[in-house]
Amino acid sequence: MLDFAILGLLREQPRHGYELKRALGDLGFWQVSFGSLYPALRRLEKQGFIEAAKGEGRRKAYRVTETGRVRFGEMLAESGDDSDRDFQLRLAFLGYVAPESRLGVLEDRRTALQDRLHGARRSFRGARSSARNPDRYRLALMERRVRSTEADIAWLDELIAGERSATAGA
Amino acid sequence: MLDFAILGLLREQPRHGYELKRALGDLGFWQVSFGSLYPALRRLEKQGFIEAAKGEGRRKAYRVTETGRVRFGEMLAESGDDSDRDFQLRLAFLGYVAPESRLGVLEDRRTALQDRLHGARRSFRGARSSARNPDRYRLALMERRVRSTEADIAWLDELIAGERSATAGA
DNA sequence: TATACTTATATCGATTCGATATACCGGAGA
DNA sequence: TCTCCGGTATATCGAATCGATATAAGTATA
Repeated sequence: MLDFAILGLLREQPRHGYELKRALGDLGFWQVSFGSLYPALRRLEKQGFIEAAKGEGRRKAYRVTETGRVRFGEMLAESGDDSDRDFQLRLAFLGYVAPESRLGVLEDRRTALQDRLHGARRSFRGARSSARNPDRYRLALMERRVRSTEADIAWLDELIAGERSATAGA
Repeated sequence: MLDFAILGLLREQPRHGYELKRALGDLGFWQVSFGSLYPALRRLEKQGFIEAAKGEGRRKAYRVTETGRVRFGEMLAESGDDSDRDFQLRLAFLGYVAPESRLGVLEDRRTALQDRLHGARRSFRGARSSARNPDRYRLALMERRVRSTEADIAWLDELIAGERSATAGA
């Protein structure tokens, strides 16, 4: 997934390592470490997906190659992300997905969140009405999970609505 | 942190590996893998913090030793968790923290979230009013971050209020 | 009886993390 | 001017964690 993120960010403009870390961190959901980033850059370079152009001073600016662009497209098309981070990453690059496929990505995510919500509610209700009285802090954690999933679905629904009207308007 | 979680869960009752995975997963914020869990169990056993009692069939039930209990207490007292998972884990075991110290843990978390909120709002406002119009999906991600942080603070405030009244009532 | 799912422990390679090392650069203040 | 400090920048190390896979026993079901 880091490879995917790097390819996506470099697609927009050439960047060096430090800048990539900043750009990825700015997306808000992943503070990647240098211990992940630099090995990933060398990995991608060895595979021929990115190439280093000499930058100013110590900097090594990287850019995507044509095969890298293709690889990014493949990764974008591969579905099946259940983790939150994977979805957010995919969303950050949803602009590169064909417009007619975008709604499907969002709806798949909605289904996954709906499932999560059911599970979270079941746990919460189960714990709340349990014979052995559960720890108040664990109960709070379960409630948080329910609420944040609900909020996430609401947020996603706005995004879906926006997507539909954008598609209709086009 | 996995070590901490294991010690905390085993403190309540002896459990075998598979059961620990389930119990940890049931907390809702960490689906730990066997590739992390089993090495961790052996690590903890080698250090003398847990010991295996023979369970039924293939099962190897583990329980905390006395040194393990002490170790757990130390880890509980060590502060300085910025990651979400670390906080949730600590909260799951807050019942083991001395009542007079609990409020401090919650308030530290509140400060961290408040900082995060300011950062998230700055990014969001900055991107929204930027000259180069930002991708609508990235904007949505930023808005999500603002909202979910706000919701988290609201949830935490309820927990803090509950904590205060509990302390006052005692 | 065959099939398939759940329980249960375990290991492998690859990825990722957190800490640390190194060094250059620019600004603030003595 | 000198010195210290924080930000920039690349890099590496060991340890933790993940995801996939192997194995095998029990249990339900058709």
